[in-house]
Amino acid sequence: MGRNTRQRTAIRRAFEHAGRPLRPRECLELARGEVPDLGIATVYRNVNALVDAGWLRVVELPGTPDRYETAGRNHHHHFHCRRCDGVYEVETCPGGFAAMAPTGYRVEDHDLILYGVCRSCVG
Amino acid sequence: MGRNTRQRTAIRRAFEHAGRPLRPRECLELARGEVPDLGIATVYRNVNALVDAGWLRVVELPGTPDRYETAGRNHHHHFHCRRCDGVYEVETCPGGFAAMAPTGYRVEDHDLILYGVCRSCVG
DNA sequence: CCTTTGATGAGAACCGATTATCGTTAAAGC
DNA sequence: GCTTTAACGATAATCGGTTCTCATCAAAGG
Repeated sequence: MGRNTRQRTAIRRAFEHAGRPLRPRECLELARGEVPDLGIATVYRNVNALVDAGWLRVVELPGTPDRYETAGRNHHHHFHCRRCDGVYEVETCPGGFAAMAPTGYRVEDHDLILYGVCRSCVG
Repeated sequence: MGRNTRQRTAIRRAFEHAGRPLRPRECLELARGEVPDLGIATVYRNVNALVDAGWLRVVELPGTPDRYETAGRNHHHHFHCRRCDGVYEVETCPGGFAAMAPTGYRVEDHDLILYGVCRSCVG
């Protein structure tokens, strides 16, 4: 998928190092540690390219713009911190949601989001 | 909360009759059955007023603009149809989500969204 | 029925997020 | 190194959703 620029490397590293879903703006700030004059347009361009390439996955949460996380991991959910607005991975999933829908509905998938205060904000 | 206009009545009836969360545009189309030249600005004005008055509740779902549903009902979740984009209420909730978060995280609330095909789309 | 004034409708303005433009920069192959 | 051209950075443009503006309309009380 094209050239290996310093920028793309820094963007990839930002996601790998963060270990949680990032918004383009968050990714920009993290990646600027490596490439100080990185532009937001480049982040959008690369994030889209990395999604197309299957390296990133879109994380949609209620009431906020899209976040992105590295792809290829197991089924999981997310915790959304009300204090810092950060999103973290939650590895467990109770499952068994298909039975919840009214009869006649075909359940194909589900999303589960926990809200509260993350460890660093609880302090 | 102000005057009882034909418009506000039609908007309220749209939510009551629909029995599911509506987007402003959906509400507009339904309420136009009663007030044909209803304007979208009036829908937004009244929806906001009804939310402030506690008569409507905001329903935020991933990847789509806000929907609204009549307030004061029990804890429940939603089913999002991939075919018609409609959202329906799901009355059951397994509960016990607080234990899912990593240690140190304080869970205060949760959202659960089922995705698939609704009864009318399954046909 | 008349008056007052809050509500409405149409469309302009706004908003934050994302995408497109375009001159410049720097990977990558020779 | 030199050349080619994909990628970059800055910023303008766009986008869908929502709010604002203002002249007009119609609730509600007298």
